[in-house]
Amino acid sequence: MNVQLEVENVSEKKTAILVNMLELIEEHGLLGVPISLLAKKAGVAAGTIYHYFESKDAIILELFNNVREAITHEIFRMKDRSKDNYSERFKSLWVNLFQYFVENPRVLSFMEQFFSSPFQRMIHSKESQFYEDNFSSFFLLGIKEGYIKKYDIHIISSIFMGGLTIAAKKHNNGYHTFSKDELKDMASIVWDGFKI
Amino acid sequence: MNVQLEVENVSEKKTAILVNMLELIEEHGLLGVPISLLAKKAGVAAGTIYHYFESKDAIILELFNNVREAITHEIFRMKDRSKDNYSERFKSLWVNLFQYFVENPRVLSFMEQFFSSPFQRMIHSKESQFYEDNFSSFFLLGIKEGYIKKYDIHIISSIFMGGLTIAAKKHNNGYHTFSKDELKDMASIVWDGFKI
DNA sequence: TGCGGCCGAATGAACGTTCAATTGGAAGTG
DNA sequence: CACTTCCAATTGAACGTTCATTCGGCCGCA
Repeated sequence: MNVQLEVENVSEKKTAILVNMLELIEEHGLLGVPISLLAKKAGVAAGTIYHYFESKDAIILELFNNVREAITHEIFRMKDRSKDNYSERFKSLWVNLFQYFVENPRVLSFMEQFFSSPFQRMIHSKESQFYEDNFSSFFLLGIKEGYIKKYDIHIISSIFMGGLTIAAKKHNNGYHTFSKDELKDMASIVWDGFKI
Repeated sequence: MNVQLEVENVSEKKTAILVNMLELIEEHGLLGVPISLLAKKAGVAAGTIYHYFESKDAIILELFNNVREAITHEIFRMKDRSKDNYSERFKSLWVNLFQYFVENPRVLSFMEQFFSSPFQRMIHSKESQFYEDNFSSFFLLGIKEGYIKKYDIHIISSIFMGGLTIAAKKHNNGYHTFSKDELKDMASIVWDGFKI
């Protein structure tokens, strides 16, 4: 249930700072977490935070990089199930990513806030499109092998991710609980829009 | 190009506060706008802001309500073009709303930040789904008259709005400039996913 | 003269960040 | 092994700044 942010050779305190920052951002907003509160929740002194990070902004930026890697890792894990045909892989990728965001609501909340905030301008445009970087090869394969229509990768990824994130947010906020069947339906709708 | 936030019988100063808040939020983030800066940019004294609003939060909440109404108004305007058939109306609704967000980037930025932030919890769930409130009757009509498949309104609106907002954000941030043809393509993809 | 709109200096709390002091363990020395 | 040296890790009080909010008073119109 918890996001795996730990990296080898990284101190426990640093990890605690990042993990608790992720939690507090969901509760207080990306720009609404005081260092004093983070220090208390992470069980460290304020000074310790500045031993590991240059500034508050640096915490958020590093958190972004870690979360991005965690999602990348998750997606690679999913891709292993390559026995199915393309259509099934497309749809199960959609459903699995939805479920990942439901199991890790703080990750979704953080990413959504990050990409809507001024921080979004602080990363290279290539990095900011990490969603695509991880999916593009899969979509490009689908185009090359004639399974999906030939659209710009931005078009495909926008539609793929858009419905996914909005639905997952609704689910996490309790506005609508999506059933397994509804998820399959949504994945099929997206698929039907692209398939040849 | 500017959002129409003005309401009858509302003082010019109050309008100036709201309009400049909208601009500053795009630049500094939803929680990153100091009252002192807002006062300077709006050309009023800090005390004046507290003459019109109970607190900083109240400004953001009222801004949300105003922007919501502005979008509602815009959508009603679009709906007038009811001479076309359902398929064309569906697609032009999508394209027009995209263009509205491109012409009013601050509105999109504000709404995205608002719905990702803790403020989202401060409004009734019914209100927070204002997107649907405005679209639902159109989608329900499509279902009733047999143009689109019978899905829950949350499913339809998530997919409809999701690709729209992500693409518009990319467009506004300069990551990808969507051409008129590409917009038509995207609207068709969404339509193809729903049509019977 | 009264009053609502408006001002901006004042207030005190909260903030991000710094730093001198302390700890504890690893490495070096005999 | 005992003892010393050293330095990274850690602390939390202190600092200067910035923040949201208040309030006493001024202005212009009725």
